[in-house]
Amino acid sequence: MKRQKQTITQTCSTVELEEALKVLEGRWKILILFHLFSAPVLRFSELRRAVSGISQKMLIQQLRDLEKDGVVHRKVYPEVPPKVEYMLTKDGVALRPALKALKFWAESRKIPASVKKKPALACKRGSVR
Amino acid sequence: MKRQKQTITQTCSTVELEEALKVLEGRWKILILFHLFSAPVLRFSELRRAVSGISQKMLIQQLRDLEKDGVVHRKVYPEVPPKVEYMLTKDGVALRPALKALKFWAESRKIPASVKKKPALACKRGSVR
DNA sequence: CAGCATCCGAAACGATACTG
DNA sequence: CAGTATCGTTTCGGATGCTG
Repeated sequence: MKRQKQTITQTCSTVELEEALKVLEGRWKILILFHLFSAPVLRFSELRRAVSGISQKMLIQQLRDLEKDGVVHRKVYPEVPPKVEYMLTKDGVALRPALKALKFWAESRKIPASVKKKPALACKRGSVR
Repeated sequence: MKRQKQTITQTCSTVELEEALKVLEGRWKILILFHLFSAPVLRFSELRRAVSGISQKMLIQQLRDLEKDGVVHRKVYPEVPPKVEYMLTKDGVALRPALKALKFWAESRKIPASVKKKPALACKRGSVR
């Protein structure tokens, strides 16, 4: 997630945008954020289950990135066994409108013109409310 | 941008979201879209100049991806020298709210608590109106 | 002008094993 | 439970050269 080598020729505009976009970059980042929107806090293991398909390594890595970028807060409970909770920071919460719009778009393009009558029951959708 | 190998264990929800997110994935995709929002159509060379720092190869590649995913339309004029114009499809235009929200977030987090009085003049910002 | 082909280094990513 | 460390693979992305 570090891209600070070439690409020096940047115009004034869009640079800040690029910076921000880098925060969300990565296969799992946005997905993780979505789940963090669906609950006030989530433990590591809960996230692991929520973001199905992610490897443990990736989950940690992306969480650390998000933490470093001030989007997610990590709270460690000094217990045995360990307990770590993740939650959105203020900056992270500020992403809600964007993620909501993204989710809306995602859902809208899943219906390929033929409008279904029942939206496929038995499918807990949610996140970002 | 093809990720269809493992990760079979997907829950019903969030799959469609993942699909949609894949469309936007890639270092330049969103940036390209931003520029396509700022003008009705853009020629290849115009995009190349607009998205500063991108290599020709990447621009083509990402444009093809976006085209394949039905977000961008490619119009070829059978002339010599060649002329190709790119524009958003209906599906692409539908991304406007999401990108707007994203841009808003990007800008909001650039001001680190200390509110400036003049927003740095001589800096043409724009895209997504 | 718009683009394709190829080569190559750098990352992102995944699986596995080990730890306090 | 929540990590760290390591290794191997896959993908990404840039540079260069060529084409209609």
